[in-house]
Order: sequence, then structure tokens, then C-alpha cells
Amino acid sequence: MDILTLKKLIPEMDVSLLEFIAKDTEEMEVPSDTTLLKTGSYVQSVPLVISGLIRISRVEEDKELLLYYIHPGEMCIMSFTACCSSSASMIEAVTLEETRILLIPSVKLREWISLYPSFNFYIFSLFNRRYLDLIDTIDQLVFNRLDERILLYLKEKAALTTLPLLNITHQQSATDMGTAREVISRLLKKLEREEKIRMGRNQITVL
Amino acid sequence: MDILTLKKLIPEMDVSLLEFIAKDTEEMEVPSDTTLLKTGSYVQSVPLVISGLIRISRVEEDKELLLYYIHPGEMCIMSFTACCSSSASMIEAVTLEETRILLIPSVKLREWISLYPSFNFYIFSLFNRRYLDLIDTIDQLVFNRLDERILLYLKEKAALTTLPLLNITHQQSATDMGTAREVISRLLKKLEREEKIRMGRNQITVL
DNA sequence: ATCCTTATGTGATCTAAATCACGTATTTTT
DNA sequence: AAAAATACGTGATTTAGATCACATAAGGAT
Repeated sequence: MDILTLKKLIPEMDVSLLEFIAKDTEEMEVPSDTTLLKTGSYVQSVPLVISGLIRISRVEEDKELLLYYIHPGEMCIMSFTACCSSSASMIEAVTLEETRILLIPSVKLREWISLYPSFNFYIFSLFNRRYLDLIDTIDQLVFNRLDERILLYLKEKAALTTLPLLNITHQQSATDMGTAREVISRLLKKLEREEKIRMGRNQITVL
Repeated sequence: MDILTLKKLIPEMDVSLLEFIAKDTEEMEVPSDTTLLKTGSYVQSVPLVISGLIRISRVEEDKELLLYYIHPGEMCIMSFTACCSSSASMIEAVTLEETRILLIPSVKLREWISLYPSFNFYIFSLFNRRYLDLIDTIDQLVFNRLDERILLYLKEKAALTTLPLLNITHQQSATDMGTAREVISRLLKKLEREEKIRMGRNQITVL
């Protein structure tokens, strides 16, 4: 892995540490829609996303809920703790695009934590980001109705891709929101009538 | 603060670090039902609970939801990040009992992170605990019905106090669960008919 | 063009939970 | 002891969302 790319992705990290990351990790190219981690499985290395996008969700008996995404420059914090405490994964990770990752072996992880304060601050900031994501999810679930949740979900998804046009089916949205397709279809119709979105087959435009 | 108590509370931490914690923090005795932190407020120091219990919740326009508790030996991780990134608090903290805390100044925090790997691991483990609490909350909200949620809530609350007899009103439970008192009253009645709990004025026994 | 798969639309019905609107106990205060 | 505050019970009604049961539409594949 070349250091310049890493430096751009994680500018807050020590250059000497970046050199170790470039040297001591295994690079991997993962195609889109690949399951990287399933609920209950164990990990011995922690993925750091270089490019692409990973979707993290909670699954329980054919019901599911999107928790958050892992962006380039971010490590999977759940793998990190699963790795540190050698506990089973509570979440599911699937690539949404072709994704390049670096795999950090658990030994190196412990080493860098002890040697580089900047690595610790990096992990703290990641933990915090995901923590806030979860609180936000809880907020949505408790304080907002589904139509508002859908709209926010679409807006956030649109923000990921620069274009306001999303290529998703109602079923995909329903899965992300943890609800049924018909419910989403109906509420999307309502949002279209309210001129908040526009719909086509396989696509939604946020207005 | 005496080091022996600290050592018992947080055995995984370096003794030399514990000595600094004992020396460089301000001890405080907070009475029960005291609000330590409100949504939107800023903090310059991080509380570490020595004894007692703190209730952390999310509040939004007269609706509320219990997120988790902070136990003895635990630091408030939200204050930690609010302190590190000098951002406003997203949560509310109230003591549920008379509570002793140590206040860690943000300067010391940064110092210890850089010097003591064991301090970092301590923070990681805390982050992880709270992270799992949040995922559990999300699980409850998405996958379980309110009657199951209430029962689990009561069981967890009972586990906090050793006795299976809880001194809470329906209104308090309702506030913790983010719902209305009547709803709780009805469901508690149902749980009593199912012989899962027993009720009295101001008290609930989990069977 | 026809078939087939995938995506969407929509009525009907059901259910958990929220809300409204009270009544009735039980303590606490005066 | 009377009044007031607090805690709990419960019917009636409403609502969001889930579930069932289809109908229709739009692309791909053959």
C-alpha cells in the first residue's frame, strides 16, 4: 500500500505509523455485495477501508436494521473490539461497492496502541463517530415517525453519492429501515405527493 | 482519594497511573437525583464514578429514553468525547443514588492517554460496553414488543440492586421506556396476570 | 412477441401502542 | 379530619404501522 494515499485518508496519524500500516497489513480487493462479517462469527484482523463503502447492520430472525456505513479512512470498530476481546461479532458487514481494505493483524493493533498516541486518538474518534451514529438511530426510532425517517435516510444516502438520484428499490429501503416493502411504497407515494421526492423504477430523487 | 479503593475498582490499570488519578483529580460527593449534565451543555472535565449510580438518557421535547447506567469504576464516555472534541453533550446524566465521583481534568486525560497504554485499553473497553448497550437498546426497540421490553428493563433494574423488589412508580418506568404511564400500567397488569411480576404501590417484584 | 422475473400499487384487515378522559385509591400536608 | 398531591386503573377512541392478498407494470430473457 502506498503511503501517500494513506496520508491523504488519515492525515491525523503519525507518518512513522502510516509506514508501519503500509508495511504490516494485507491489502484486499473485495467486490460489491460481499459479506465480510456475519453475526456470531469471529475475527482475527481488523479491516481499514481504503476505498469503497461498507454497510453495517443488525440482523435478527429475518428482520434487519441498517446501523451505519464505514467510509474510506475508517476502521471497523466492531471488529476492533471483537478482536481485542476475542468475542463474536454482533453485526453484519456487507460491501456496497467494490471496496479496497487493509487487514490489520491483532498483534500489530496492540503494538500500535502502546506505541502511538495518534493511533489511540484515531480509534477514539472512530468510536465516537459510530457512537453518535447509534444514538442518532435510537433518536430516529423513538422520536420520529417512519415517513420522516425514510426522508432522512434518503437524504443521507444521497449525500453519500453526490448525485441526488438514488438507485434503490423499495425493498432495499425497507430492509435498511427494518420494515416491510408495502409500508415503504405507501409512504414514498405520500412523500411524492408532498413533493419531497420523485420516483421512478429503481430510482428515487430527493428534491 | 485512596489508591486501594481505586485499585479494587479498576484492577486493570497501572498502579503508577492510579497514583496520578488519586493525586490529580478532584473528589466530589453528589446527592441523589442531581443532574450532572444536560443536553447541549459543555464539559471541561470527565467524571469517574467511585460509588453510586448515574442514569444516562436521551431527551427530546418532553419525550425521553433511558440509554444506560454508569457504574462504579466507569468513566462517562460521552463526557470524554465531548471533552476531547469540545462538543456539546447529546445526553443527560442524573444520579440515581448518592454518588462519589472523581473529576479528571481534560489536560490530564490527554497526558495519560499518551503515557499509559492501560488507560487506553480502559477507555476502549468502556466505549465497547456503552456501544453494546446502545446496540442492545436498538435491538429492543426494533425487534421486541413493549411488554418484553418492560420485563427485560425490570430484570436489569433488579440486577442492579440485588433485591428483586424495585421501588419505582409506573411513571418512572414509562419515562425510562420512552412511553406513557397508562401504557405501562396496562402492560404491567398483563405481566402480573401472567405471573411474571407482582405489584404494589411504588414497588414491583420480578418473579 | 411471449414469457418470466422483478418492481411497484393498493385495498382490506389487524394490532400494538398512543391518546383522551376519566375514576379511584393511597399518602402527605395543612 | 379535611384537603391536596401522588399513584394507579380502565374504558373508549385513534393512529401508525404490519400483514395479507392480490393487481399491475416494466424490463430482460428466450
